[in-house]
Amino acid sequence: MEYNFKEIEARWQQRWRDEHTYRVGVDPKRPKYYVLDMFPYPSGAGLHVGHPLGYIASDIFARYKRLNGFNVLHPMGYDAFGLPAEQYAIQTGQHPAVTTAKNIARYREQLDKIGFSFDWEREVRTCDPAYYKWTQWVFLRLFDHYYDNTAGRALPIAGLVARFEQAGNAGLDAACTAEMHFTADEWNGWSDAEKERALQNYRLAFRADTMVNWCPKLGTVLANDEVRDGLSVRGGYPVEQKRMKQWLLRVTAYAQRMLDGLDALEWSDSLKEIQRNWIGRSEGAQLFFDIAGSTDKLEIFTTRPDTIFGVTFMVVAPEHEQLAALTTEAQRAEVEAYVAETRKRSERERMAETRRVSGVFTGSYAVNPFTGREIPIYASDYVLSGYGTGAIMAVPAHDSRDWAFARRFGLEIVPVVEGGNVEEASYDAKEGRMINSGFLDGKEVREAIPAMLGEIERRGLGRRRVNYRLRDAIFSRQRYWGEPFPISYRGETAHPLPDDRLPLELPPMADFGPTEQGEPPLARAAGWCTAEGEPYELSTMPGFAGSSAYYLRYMDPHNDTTLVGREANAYWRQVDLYVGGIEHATGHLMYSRFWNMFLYDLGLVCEPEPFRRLINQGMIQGRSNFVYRVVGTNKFVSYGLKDQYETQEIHVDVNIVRNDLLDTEAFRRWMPDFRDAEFILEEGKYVCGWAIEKMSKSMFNVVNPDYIVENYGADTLRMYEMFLGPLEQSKPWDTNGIDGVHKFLKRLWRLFYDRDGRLLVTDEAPDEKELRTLHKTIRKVTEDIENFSFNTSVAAFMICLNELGDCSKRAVLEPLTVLLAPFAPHLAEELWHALGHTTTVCDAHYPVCEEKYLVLSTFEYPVSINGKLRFRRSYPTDADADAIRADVVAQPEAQKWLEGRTPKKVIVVPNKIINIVI
RNA sequence: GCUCGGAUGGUGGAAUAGGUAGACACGCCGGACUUAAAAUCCUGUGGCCAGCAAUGGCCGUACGGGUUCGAUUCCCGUUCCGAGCACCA
Repeated sequence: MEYNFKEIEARWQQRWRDEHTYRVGVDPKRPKYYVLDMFPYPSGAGLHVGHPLGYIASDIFARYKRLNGFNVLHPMGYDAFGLPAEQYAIQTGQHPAVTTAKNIARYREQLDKIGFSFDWEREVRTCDPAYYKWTQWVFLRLFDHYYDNTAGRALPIAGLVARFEQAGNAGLDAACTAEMHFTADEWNGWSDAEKERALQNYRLAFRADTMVNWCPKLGTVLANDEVRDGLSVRGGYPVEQKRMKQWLLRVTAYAQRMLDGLDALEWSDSLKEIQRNWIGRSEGAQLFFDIAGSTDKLEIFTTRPDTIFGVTFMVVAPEHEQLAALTTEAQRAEVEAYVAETRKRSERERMAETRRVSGVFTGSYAVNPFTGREIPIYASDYVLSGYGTGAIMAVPAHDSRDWAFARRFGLEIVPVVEGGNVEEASYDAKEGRMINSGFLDGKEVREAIPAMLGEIERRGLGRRRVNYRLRDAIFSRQRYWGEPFPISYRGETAHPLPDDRLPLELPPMADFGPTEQGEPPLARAAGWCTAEGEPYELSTMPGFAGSSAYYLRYMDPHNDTTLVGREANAYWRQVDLYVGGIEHATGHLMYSRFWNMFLYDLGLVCEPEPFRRLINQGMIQGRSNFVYRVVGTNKFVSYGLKDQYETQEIHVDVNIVRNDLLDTEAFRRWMPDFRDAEFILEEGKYVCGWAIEKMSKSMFNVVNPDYIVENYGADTLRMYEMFLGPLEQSKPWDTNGIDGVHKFLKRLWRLFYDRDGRLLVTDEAPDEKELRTLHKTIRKVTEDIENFSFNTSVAAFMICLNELGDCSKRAVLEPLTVLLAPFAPHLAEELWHALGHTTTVCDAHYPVCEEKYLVLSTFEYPVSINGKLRFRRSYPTDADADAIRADVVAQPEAQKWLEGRTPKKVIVVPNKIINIVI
């Protein structure tokens, strides 16, 4: 009887479903372990062979943990709201709810075939009102809180209102959009609308008029992580800067905590580094420069206060608030022309022309507080309005951008740090001795910085300050397919919906494009207002809203009184292992940490960080195959002979190629054009060329997991995906090697059954060699699972079978079956029952590696003498090193070689090598 | 430009508290079974040289140096590839 994977896999998948094998619940008697995959976005294309890579790895780990006695939470769901679904819907004319449901069904069908141990009863969908009720609920909490820097946590807005009524905002240190100063009297005299405007300055979810990334083609604004190189990540459309009133989340309030929190996480260093860069903390000084002939001051931020003596001009961003005031009448026309020109240029153009130096003199002068000299103030687009204060002090001698600007406009360059030659280039390094710098002269840069900071504060010119590159997250999208905001308006003033009105459901609409006036789609929805007639917010929430707290909802998915119940949260706490792509480093993984920290501040969750350990699986690329058509004919020449002809390279469907050999009949059937194709073969075969490319339909290199499951089975797919290479490395899919793991499973099967289906398993006692092999394998596989080195654990299984030969002894096969269960669950389940068990292999006990079988009675030491002579002898492993040394030297072969000389040293490395040196 | 990874046979990849480089698998060569094919099994497989052969010698982990009895592993420099950040003051 052959290994019939089709029948076995279908049967066990059915049993697991019927018996709820993977259902989990809170069980205080057992330790918990939470294994989570980044839930998929169900796109119309379905899964290709790359998608399940991470799911397989996490499933192996989840099953491994379960075998070791853990109560494992391993859920799955769908990130179903968002732009692509809506774009797809617009293209195909179908409602996104319809296409999304269809795509989910298809995903589920594909996932089910691979044999995952998900508890599907905990499935969540972000577009389900019962789910997004809690997304809206968290938004309302954000709206209702501010971040108090003194307390170091989020606090209720109500407390802030009470404080304002008593004392205004004096002495308040809170995260805010802009500095404000008002007294209790002022506050108490304000109208509700005015009060609300002030509160918006502090709320963690707030509305503000800011520069945003506007994508005209998508008709919506985008967050910074959704834009790359001036183009939208989704679709690749141009993005421009535009001032608009938008909802934002005050992520920046948590910048320092998000930075500090990274240290304790078991994430890869590269991922932590990406987040650190994204947060972009820099320490420096906030400084005020006097403006000549004015009482106004110009505020700047610098990380190089040591170089102030070298400041020879100032630069403000074209969007800077004070620019108009700084501009003199004589310069006004020129400045306005420059600002207008800058505004026309897109972000992308500005980036493409980084080398182009442009700017304009404002006509005003600032005063260098240390040299007392008047220095010109320029406007230039190399200064960004969004970072720091949008104005800089320019030190051309020690900053390459300032240097280029000074050269272009003929400004003075004064070196203040020794090193380099300012005639040729700026000297940017933060080391060297200070010169031309008054009281700093002779100090090293690292001493000069704190000395100058002290002096600045003493003289009241400014103070120490930390700046972050991180921006507040723009939270509204002018789109239909997202969570509606639980917000209505009285005039301009936003009002939160009471909790008992949640969820505010997305109205069903037939036409969900933007209106002709450019308003969001919800403007078309009839009756999109409260019972009192207050209009609802027209924007919807972005894709990351629904994914920011989904891991909490899985803990308690059916709770309709709270996001996550206290008991469930106290038990499951946080995700112990999170597996997903690194592309979410600055998006989802930042937002989730922010939401979780906020919910932690409110006492709603018990862990400050959502994901304790995180593994980034690599991307699976495509491996394309090519055929070579002789130009102008319908003849195709094999790869080895193509240079003899003038050929045209054509992508061919990888599914009709095996081991780079083309199935010529299938090729003729593949496309009508090739029906009469002729082939020029080498040795009777048609060899295809190949290349590594992105997996995509247009390259005909998409391999569907269903196809692999159909032909080799899910267990082979699972093991082969792991065998392909290190999990975290990107690598191309290549079906060529799959026979190797398939053969392994078939060989294992044949240890259990003979040709006629008779069980071969005996109760004979295993010999020492077999036990050694078994225990070596247990140890290796276990170590490798713990280290996420699944490719070598699959290899360990193969080595095990090679060493066992045709051993069909129960005492060996039974533990091996359990060991294999995480990798090949269907086959393991089948074999487990063949051995007479009636309960699922998932509840078996993980085999224990008994070290006594690993300690060999003798051990072979390779011996080298000065790297020349080599021979082998056996020694007891526990013999002490001196005895081994003496023994080695006493050997006739060594003696002959030594010729009476005394060895300088004899090196013994336990279990490894002996080396005699003369 | 800055930061971080990486480079090992025909291919994917093993092996780093420095210790027999190339595990395991694919592919390929040869063989068994078969009318044949598939499937399965056995054998060989880094390169060069010598030998009928068992076997032996030399070279070999991108390149050039260094430390060491010994380096794929550690250090310095170079080249190439990948990723992240980028007028961030």
